[in-house]
Amino acid sequence: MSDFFDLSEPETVSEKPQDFPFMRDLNPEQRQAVTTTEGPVLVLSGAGTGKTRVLTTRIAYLLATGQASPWQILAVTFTNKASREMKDRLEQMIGLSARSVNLGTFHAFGVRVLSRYAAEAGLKPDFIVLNTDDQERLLKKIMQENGIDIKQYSPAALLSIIERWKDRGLSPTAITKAEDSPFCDGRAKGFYQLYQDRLRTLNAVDFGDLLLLPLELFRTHPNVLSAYQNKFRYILVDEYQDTNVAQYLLLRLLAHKSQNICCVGDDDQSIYSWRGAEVENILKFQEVYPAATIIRLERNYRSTDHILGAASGLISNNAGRLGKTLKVADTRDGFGDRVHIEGYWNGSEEAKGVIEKVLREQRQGHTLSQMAILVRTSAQTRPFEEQLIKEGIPYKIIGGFKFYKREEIRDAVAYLRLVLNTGDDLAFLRIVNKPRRGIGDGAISALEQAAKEHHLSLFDAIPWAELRPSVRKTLDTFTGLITMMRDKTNTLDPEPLARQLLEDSGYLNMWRTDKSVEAEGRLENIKELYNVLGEFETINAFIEYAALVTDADEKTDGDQLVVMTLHASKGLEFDCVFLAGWEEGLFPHQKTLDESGSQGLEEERRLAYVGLTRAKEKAFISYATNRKIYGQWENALSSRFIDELPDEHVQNDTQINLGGSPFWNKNTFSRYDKSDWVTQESKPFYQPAYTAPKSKRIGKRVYHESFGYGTVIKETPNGLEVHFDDLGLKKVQSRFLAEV
DNA sequence: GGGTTGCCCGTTTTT
DNA sequence: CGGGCAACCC
Repeated sequence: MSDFFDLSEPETVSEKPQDFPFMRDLNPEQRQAVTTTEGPVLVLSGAGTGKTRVLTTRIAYLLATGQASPWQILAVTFTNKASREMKDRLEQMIGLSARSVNLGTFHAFGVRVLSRYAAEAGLKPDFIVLNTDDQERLLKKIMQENGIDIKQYSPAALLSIIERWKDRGLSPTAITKAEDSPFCDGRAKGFYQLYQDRLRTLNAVDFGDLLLLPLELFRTHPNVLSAYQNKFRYILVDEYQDTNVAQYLLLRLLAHKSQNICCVGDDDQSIYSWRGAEVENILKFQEVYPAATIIRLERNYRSTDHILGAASGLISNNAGRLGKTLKVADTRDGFGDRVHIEGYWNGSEEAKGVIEKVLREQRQGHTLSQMAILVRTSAQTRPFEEQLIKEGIPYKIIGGFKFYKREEIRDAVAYLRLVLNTGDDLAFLRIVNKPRRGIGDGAISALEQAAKEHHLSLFDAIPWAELRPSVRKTLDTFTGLITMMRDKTNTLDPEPLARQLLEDSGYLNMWRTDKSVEAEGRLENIKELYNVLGEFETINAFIEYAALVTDADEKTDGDQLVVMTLHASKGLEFDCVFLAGWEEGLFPHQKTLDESGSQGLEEERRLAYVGLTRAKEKAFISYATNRKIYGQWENALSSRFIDELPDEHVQNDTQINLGGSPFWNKNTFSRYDKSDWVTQESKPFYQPAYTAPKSKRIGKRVYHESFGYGTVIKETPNGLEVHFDDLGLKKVQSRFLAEV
């Protein structure tokens, strides 16, 4: 593709970096960030200042100048999406050799290290990665075995304590008194140890282990560390403000020899402290790497003057920033709309109003995929989804109900996991009695006993266990099927294998005969899973993927409007952004304020900043004074963040009297002292008449891949009821239908 | 061992 | 309000 790889003499190019073809479009600061290849570099990169471009160009530059071969470069990101994007962009620039660059998420890197040095890390190479569900289940069991009342102390709480320890690179033995937690009368540390022991017995790791175990491996095996130090001559880190202590330590070890580490980040976009991220990492970079070059990228290429002004004004309310001033690259002063603000009576009015605006923008030429609705909590997506269904607008909810967290998907994955590895006790327990095979607690404890005695997994312990003849018989059939499928893994592709496995095990029939409303949707989801499986060559590859994907990684297809959380929106950009639910208590979220006080407030404010800076042309902020929470009407004041936006960059579009003074530029009646709040009766003081817009879908002809042609009869929040020509009435999710 | 009932709690954000 | 789950019954 490009010929600069063929240059065998590095110095021919490195002497004249300006000639490097991708450098032309960069501004001087970006150029400096690309060409300062030696020594530690911190790039403070504000929103929309082209950091991905800098990272990819820097990699291309390192390769083009012959300073490194692709495999000598390590580039880490936080999300699969970010790494995919970087990989794509890099491939566009330099062609296929992009694939040899070690580019991926921190966690994927951890998986690779642990697979390569499994024995040294105390694992077998086919270890499994646990999901949150498995983790909580394990902890619950440990707690109950130790006589803890899990109503009093929740496994989820213990899990988060353990995760925070792991985030800080602490193994159970490393926890000092100062680090200890009072949870469960101080027994948390002991449970952590038990939990780790269980994981090792199961040959399993959790997310935290993917960082913690490599860290320990590097510390205890200097030869391994040194191999990696020699291998990775250049390290690049995206979203450095989101790194936790474990990641910081890993990077420090890896970069120790070469010192060629380039971290890109923005302290104003640090929104993951609750997950263990330490903004400190970015703040103390220079302390840790005294030779560091610090480069600031402040020219924003994304947003209009008004949007940037509003965002900058907002974030200036935070103390302790590294202080960047974003400047618009587009110097047309005052170009574009001010940030729009509109208040509504309640959540569904808000959804209706926002979607009206979406449609207006669409008529003015913006495609749905160039717009996004951003919310603070995933529960807020509901009213929007209902409205979108009513209006017949194609949409995609990211982070709503999570595909890989659904029961049927987890079951199907557990079946595959067991076929792949009969030692996977968690998978075994999940599906051994699904569908019902008459395997109950009695049989399970017999298996557990035999497993303990013979040091086998539950599955492999079946022949040794004392079982009733009927149970023995069903289990023999079950093991027969799993073993047979295992033998087929080499000859059969994942998709047909899964089809046969789920069919022959009776799993599909379980849902087919289930008469609940969701059953059909579940079967649809399994079909969707087949589609995903079709893209993998081995089950192993799929399982690894399924363990590490998140909903933020989901792709949209076609022209869809996305609805997602503010957290999930980081790194993305849209022409028009709709920021909903800007109310005290919801945003900033009360829980954050209660738990983390002013620190928490600042993080919420950064989240607002992230949201605003996603917008290229227009931003619409909205709030609802009444909202139904847990089936109860609650009222709220507009968010203090609205007040913090500079007057000259906002415009209030509120059309109704929300009970404050009728004339207000912003929300002049908002108050923050909770003691001041007027407690109202738990219902809205005004509820507008409900007028459903006539659906655009009813009566439409549609096509479904398996059911054929049909006509839409009815719409429900869960999907559509369609009368199929051949099969009659069925409930299906709209995403499986095509309009004809 | 399987099914039903009734209670409790949740909604912060995710690799 | 609704899902998950423990306790209770067949």
